[in-house]
Amino acid sequence: MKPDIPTLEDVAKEAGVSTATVSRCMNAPDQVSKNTREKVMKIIKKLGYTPNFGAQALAAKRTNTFGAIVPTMSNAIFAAGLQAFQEELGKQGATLLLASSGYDLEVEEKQIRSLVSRGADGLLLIGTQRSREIYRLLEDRRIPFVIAWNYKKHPTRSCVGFDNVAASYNLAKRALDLGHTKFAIISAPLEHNDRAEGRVIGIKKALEEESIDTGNLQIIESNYSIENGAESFEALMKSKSRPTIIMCGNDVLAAGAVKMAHKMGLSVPGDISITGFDDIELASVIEPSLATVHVPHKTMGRVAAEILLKKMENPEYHSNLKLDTRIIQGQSLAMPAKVE
Amino acid sequence: MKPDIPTLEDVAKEAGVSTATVSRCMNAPDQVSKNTREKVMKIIKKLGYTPNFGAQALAAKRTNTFGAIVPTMSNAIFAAGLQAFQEELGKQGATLLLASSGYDLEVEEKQIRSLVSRGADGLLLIGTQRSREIYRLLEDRRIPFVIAWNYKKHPTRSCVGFDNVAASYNLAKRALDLGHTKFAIISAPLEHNDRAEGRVIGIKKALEEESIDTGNLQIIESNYSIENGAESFEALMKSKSRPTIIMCGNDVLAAGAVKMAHKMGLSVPGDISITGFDDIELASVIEPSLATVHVPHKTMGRVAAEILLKKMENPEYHSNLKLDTRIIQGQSLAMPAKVE
DNA sequence: TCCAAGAATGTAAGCGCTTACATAATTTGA
DNA sequence: TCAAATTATGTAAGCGCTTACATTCTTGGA
Repeated sequence: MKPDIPTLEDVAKEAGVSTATVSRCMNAPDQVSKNTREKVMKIIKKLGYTPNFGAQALAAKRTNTFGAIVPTMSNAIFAAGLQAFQEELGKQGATLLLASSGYDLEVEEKQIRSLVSRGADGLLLIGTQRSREIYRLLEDRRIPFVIAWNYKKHPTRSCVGFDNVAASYNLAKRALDLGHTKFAIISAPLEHNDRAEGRVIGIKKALEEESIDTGNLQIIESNYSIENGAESFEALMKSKSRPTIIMCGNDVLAAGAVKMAHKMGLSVPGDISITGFDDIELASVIEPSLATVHVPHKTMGRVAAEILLKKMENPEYHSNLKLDTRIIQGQSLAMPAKVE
Repeated sequence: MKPDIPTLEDVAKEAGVSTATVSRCMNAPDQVSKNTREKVMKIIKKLGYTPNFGAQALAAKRTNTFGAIVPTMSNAIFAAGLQAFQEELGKQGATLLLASSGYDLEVEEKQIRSLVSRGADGLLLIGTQRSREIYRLLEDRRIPFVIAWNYKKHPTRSCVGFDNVAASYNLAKRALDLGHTKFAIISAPLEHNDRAEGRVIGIKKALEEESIDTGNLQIIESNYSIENGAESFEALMKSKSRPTIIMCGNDVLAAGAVKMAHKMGLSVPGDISITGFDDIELASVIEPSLATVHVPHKTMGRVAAEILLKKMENPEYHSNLKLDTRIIQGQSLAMPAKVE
């Protein structure tokens, strides 16, 4: 005795019509007379019929499904944007398939292939760093995709993001204006992560403009967690040349840094200034409030969906959209203590 | 000029073999001679061939794909468990399809149907509350599913979770032992959420055992966000009969409460005790550290995957697993101030 | 050297659906 | 009232893959 899943044919037989009619009832109801439609619908409900997606995709060559691959789901960074992305797609009756790559390029590649072979009609990707072949795959198959969370002008590819370098540069500039000269950085792992990289570059650029040597600028790369942020902070503060400001690549690391500062009995910003990046909700519960960079997560998600839908209609369409960020002037960033 | 996606047949033709051989190269490599296998694999790479998932699912009647539907992705509650779930599945080469329902039962139902028709081999669901038809659908089709984040003994269905009522009861008991009598609750919306409901029930049970009237116990239902937690806290503290302790249904609401307490110039736990639930990372950055209930997220995710995989092999298999929670004795919970 | 057993490959029948096209039923206008 | 136009339904050819079964090619032992 097998599961015995009802098929189109079962419905057709039971309703005394052809499979074509049943199919039309579901996909083009107005091509069917009200009478038969109601009859068929009743049978569908009675039998608990659900179309077989594989067969449907195979026959119709489209799936009304979009895919998104984010580096991680373990934190709030992508969540808000993704939510907006999904909502926008939902309005069009489309479904979202979500996968996370754990910041691993190979995993991401596998998942892109998986989503593609699953028939995703379009893809949302984070950042620009991936192999040439993957781009070729996507472009050869005319699969619309949009890159988010980073901005990079490109003649054919679409993206919606912000300038990580500039945002970070501005925040560093602010710190310099306050009089800081001894910087340190706690960054997310830089490899294969153009966002993290950009943020570090922005800081360096600002420092170099002020002729501050970045040769021995301390940069700790640290995986995404409060605990790691705390450890990195401790390491930096125990080094011989203590910085007066530690700029973190994201709010989570900054939260860890602040936490450890308290634990070490250091005052923020009295003894040490700390900055974050992303402006996730977490930033708002930290004491003192975190100086960070606000990123338009929701807008990014929504616009990404819009671009994708436009590309569906017109494959030629593309758009490079740079969104604005703004500095959140939290209390964790202030003038350095006087050095006597 | 169409996308011109290579098919099995294209590969077969180019390699001078039959489609069956190519198919075997991918699914049962040891049935093919090394020679042909290598030849075929080269062509596959050259053509950039990717199997068509729909066709594959249609022909093979399995997808090696599992689905999970969580109420929300906007926070860390489900993230850690989901990550573990995915990792465990990944070991078996399976893929995870993720959807979020926004705590809406109808949306969840739609998504279950969507995942089912997409051919999910198994499903991870959160909580027990859903329509009878959905359970029937799943059971009629012999689709293995496992319910997580709540424990409920059941003769045929599988679950892995913890006892929300008992955990909450224990935490309330602790508060009672400290001398609290004036309680208030900030809960997640109770409708269609057996976890939230259980947590409230647990508190009530503890109170009733101490003959504290729960008839006019103040309960504010509040959507999941720090901001909402803060607002609810403010409302409670402005009411005529101030509680000495506010127990929150989750850590995020508790974080909002603590934040607002600071803003209102109230000392925690001096003026008011606050408790959370879930023990997400956020809880660790709050000052004072949050008294909360630790939930074994990762174990839950991992075990859920194990159960599902076992059910795949043996449809009769099922398991009701209750995991332990433990109280995190944070500083946000202490004796109430003396009433003079 | 020859033949049976085993390994490698090919053949072809679906899987459940959509849709172009053909046919049947109904409506319309004069 | 009847042919033409319109609407509703049926027929059947795939979509790209897997796999049972049939066929062909290798082996190795007698």
